[in-house]
Amino acid sequence: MRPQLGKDKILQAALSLFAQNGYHKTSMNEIAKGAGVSKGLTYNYFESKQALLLAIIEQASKKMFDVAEKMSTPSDYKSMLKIFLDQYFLFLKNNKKYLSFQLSLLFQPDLKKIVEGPLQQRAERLLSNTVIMFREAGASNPDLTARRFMSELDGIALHNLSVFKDYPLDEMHTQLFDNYKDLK
Amino acid sequence: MRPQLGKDKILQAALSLFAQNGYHKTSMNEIAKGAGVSKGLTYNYFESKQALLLAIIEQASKKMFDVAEKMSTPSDYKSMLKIFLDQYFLFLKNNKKYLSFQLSLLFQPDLKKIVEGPLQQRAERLLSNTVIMFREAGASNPDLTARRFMSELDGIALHNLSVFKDYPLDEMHTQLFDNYKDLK
DNA sequence: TCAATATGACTGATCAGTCGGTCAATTAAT
DNA sequence: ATTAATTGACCGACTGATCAGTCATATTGA
Repeated sequence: MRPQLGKDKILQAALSLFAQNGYHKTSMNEIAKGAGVSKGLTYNYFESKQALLLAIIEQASKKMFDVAEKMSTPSDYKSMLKIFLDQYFLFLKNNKKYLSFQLSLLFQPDLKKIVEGPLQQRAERLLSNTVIMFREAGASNPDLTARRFMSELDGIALHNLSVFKDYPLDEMHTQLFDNYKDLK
Repeated sequence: MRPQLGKDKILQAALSLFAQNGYHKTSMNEIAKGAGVSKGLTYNYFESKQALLLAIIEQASKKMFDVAEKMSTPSDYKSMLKIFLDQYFLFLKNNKKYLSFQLSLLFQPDLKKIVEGPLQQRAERLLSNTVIMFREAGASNPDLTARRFMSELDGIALHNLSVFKDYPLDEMHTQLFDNYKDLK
């Protein structure tokens, strides 16, 4: 059987265009053109535009799970914290467009329905990993500490991605580490 | 001159529909119908759909500035903090749909261009108010403290609005106050 | 009568999704 | 080994629906 050369190209092109111009502003024709294939082929692999979106999210979620696994390599608290923060801020810097796209999905009612399943799963998993980290560090209330930690991280991501100019990302990174390295 | 009964109804209907179904999924026909008015009248008051969106954002920004002013009533730090947090969490509870809508605008490239001006202004203002609060409280680095404080708040808002189920909003509220009432 | 408010049928563009089909490569039958 | 049958990757013109925006016209109040 001939290899499915097109399918992957379509996924890549769609992700790139969705992230750049938004879901609603990207037509299936553009995606096909971007992938160097016909529209028909696109519909041969994906039932609908929404199905294509879901496929993208599931693919990206898998990649992020892999990154999250790196964190859970058992070691002492301070190292885990450092690894986690380094990974998080690195990802933040390298994936601004994709992260914006993902956030846009969560706040558009029609798209939220499609993607909330996989995204929820990913978020809960990340949170529970963080709880474990703080529990091993001997936090008095690891659950709450994890919630606040993740809130602050995601808040930083939000500010960095949205309205604030010249966001001091590196400064926030070092500050966070200093703040959390010795648990109160 | 007859009063512009229609204009306000159009703004209200548009805000409500945008927040409920998203900008792209809301047609000008729906808005007109929702306002009990013809489509032609809508275009009599607003040049385009984008202009209507901008008008909504500017209107809403004014309302939020008023809320922000309440915070800056001069008093002791602990009272200011309490008032600010109470206002913030109250707003969070009462305006979930609108906040989601506003966030969706910031992350859709085509819409971001339209709304980022007013929203940026509002965000910077809120941040600088917070800096003042922490400076008066004698924080060693009020600028950074304010940044982290706002990050955590907006991160909580993000988590509450997006993927997490059964978010413990009230618990976070009291925790934050306890944490910040005596500055480290 | 002048000007503002208001109408809704209409237009042109765009877009998601369809469908009849081509062709190269594999498989099976002779 | 040659050919016939079958598969599925791939194409792009087309359709039906939707939608932003227009305009000729009507209504109403000052």
